[in-house]
Amino acid sequence: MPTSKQSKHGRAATLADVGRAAGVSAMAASAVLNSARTSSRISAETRDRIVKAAAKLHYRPNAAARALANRRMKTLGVAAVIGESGVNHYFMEVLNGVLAAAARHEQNTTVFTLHDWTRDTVRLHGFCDGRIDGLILIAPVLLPGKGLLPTHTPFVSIHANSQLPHVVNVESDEERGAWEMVRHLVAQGHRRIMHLTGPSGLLGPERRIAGYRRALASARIPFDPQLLVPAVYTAEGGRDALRHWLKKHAGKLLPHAVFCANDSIAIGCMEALAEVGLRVPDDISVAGFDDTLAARTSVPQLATVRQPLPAMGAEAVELLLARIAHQNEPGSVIPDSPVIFPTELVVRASVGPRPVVERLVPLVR
Amino acid sequence: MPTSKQSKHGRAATLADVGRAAGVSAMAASAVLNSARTSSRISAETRDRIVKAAAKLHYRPNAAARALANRRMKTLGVAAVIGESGVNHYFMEVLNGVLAAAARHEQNTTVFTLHDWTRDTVRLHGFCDGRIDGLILIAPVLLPGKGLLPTHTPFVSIHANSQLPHVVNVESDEERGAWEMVRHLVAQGHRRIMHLTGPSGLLGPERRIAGYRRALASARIPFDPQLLVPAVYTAEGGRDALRHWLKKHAGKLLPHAVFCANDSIAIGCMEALAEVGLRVPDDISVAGFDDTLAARTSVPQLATVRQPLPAMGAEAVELLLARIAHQNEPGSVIPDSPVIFPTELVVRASVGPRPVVERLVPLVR
DNA sequence: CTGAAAGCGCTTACAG
DNA sequence: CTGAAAGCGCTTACAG
Repeated sequence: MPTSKQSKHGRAATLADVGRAAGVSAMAASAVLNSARTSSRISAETRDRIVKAAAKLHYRPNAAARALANRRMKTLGVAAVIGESGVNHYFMEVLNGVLAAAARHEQNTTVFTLHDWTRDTVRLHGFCDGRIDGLILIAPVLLPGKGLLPTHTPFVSIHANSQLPHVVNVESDEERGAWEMVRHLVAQGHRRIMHLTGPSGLLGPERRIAGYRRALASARIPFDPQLLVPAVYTAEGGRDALRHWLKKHAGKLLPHAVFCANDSIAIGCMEALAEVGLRVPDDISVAGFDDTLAARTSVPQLATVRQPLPAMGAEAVELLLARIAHQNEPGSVIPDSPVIFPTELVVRASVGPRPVVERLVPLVR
Repeated sequence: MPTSKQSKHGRAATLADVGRAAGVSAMAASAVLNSARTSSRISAETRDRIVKAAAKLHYRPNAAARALANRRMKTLGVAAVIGESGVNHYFMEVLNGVLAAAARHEQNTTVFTLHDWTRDTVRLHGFCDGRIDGLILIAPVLLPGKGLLPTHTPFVSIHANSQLPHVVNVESDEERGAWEMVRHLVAQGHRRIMHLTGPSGLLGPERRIAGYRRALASARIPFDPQLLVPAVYTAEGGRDALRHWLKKHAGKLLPHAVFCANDSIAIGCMEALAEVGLRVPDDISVAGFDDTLAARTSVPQLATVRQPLPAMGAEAVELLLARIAHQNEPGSVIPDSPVIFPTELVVRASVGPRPVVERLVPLVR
């Protein structure tokens, strides 16, 4: 009887099946099983029959059918670029917060991965096809332009690298965070402070540079363009940028400290320093930005500027759900000014006092 | 005219709208826009009209409606436990592979997070409601029992901690990986080798213990139960377990090396050693398992046993898609024997030669 | 308190 | 080569 077995197990039970088994309509079954508010309409005895029938048939509501009828998927999308070369700590911390908050609201989360924001912008439209109710953009790099983002779908961004119309952005006070860290470095006696920045032209890196320069200025340390070095936002990026700089400046005075635009860059920076025998923080201090897991597990542990990444992810979920709900109540207005989280200076062992004797950049081939 | 604007922008265009605009039926529009094989039925001229109309109306197929008609969501689910306390490196590496492979097959990925496998087992059923076509279980801890997993939905597991009926498991040769690492430690002269194991009773930890014991046996090193210490699979777990052990064995002989059941435990172990002033690898060698980012970014870098986690995630996607396709061809058989990846010994600085002089466990309060 | 009808937007046979 | 019909499984008004 493989065929009969097939027909028995081949299809999940529907509301109609449950209704039939309980001797009521599919609609009554729907009211009892899937709808919270109308369930009081059904008599207790009927309810009971329906619930028992559903249990016996292992009834599961079909999400697609429900979404089609409701125009609501109970699913949030997250779009982000994740590099091929392994894990992106920043993304994972944010995602953690998103997943937890979505779960609290009984929302599912679908992750869309992009290779490149500018190249894959069209793919964003493909995501907004009814399978998600709204979309969270993580650190988007989108050039302003009309028709960029689909209408019909609410958006929230985290760390947007440009102003996005009709999109609320969740960000942190990066300028102040950078300022506090550089002020801390100055307080440790450092004066020749390098800044390994992120890719130029993006909002985030610019804000960190602004904080860096403000702190230098208030300490009356002249800004030296030689000490502002751009790097890709990864450990490899930090390592390569610093290696290159050290090679180019061999024999010159070593900076007292390096303030890196994120933790990954700082990790790579420490690798490059270790390669040429420089000790952190004895010979040179290093600081990061983000306070990801990498900062806590590196040796020495990395002084950094904490952004509450999981909390920011969670906030994005809250904002997105508010906007989704708002779609159904036209006329009301919903604010779209950015939500700004405070940063926090995290002092750890990778920053020490300025060395008594000036170091030189080692000569290595 | 806010109302008219509302009705104009308030709803996305449907196939019927496109058909109307192009002067054809919705079905013709469907054939041209959404169906690959029947599109040749339409004349080139009609095609063109339809495509243009769709572009003008910004037509996007509705995923829910399509899923309902097709019984296919083009979405894969991933279920995993992710602790509240930040990021789980193991999960993130696997997820990376899953996301990339799913994207290659134009599948979306929905992440379901559980707090606890045994407590949240019922929630798995809730996920299998037509919104995903199949589900990947990451490191599931499920007690055998009938009715555990929903029928109607194909499953693939990665690192399943128990035998799951009708579920293909993707695993690595953990016993051999552990054996190779301990053999390497022995080759470095170590004889008193501690093993910080994962939670007892699970398949993965048991296999690593088996490899550990086999390597000891072949080196004629007697097994010492005192050196087999269970730990939770996190950095905190490793730190706490080792702290406790060191306190209990103060003044006794220090082990020459610690083989940890995963990288996170090893990181925690190194923290606990650093706290009492023991240097890695000068005083004691430490090795991990997995080769996650933590192993590459720790200082000293962590010797470990690489499991190709992203590749394993990708393989799970391939297996799952095969099983989903297979659902529609009853009668054919699909194998469900596990897929076993090789492990690879990764030698790094955290393992050094056995110290010349025996160390004692420091006395600290 | 309960049911019959219509519809969400798509696709898959079936007719022409 | 093209269209009218029926159906996927659910929900939301509308009748009784």
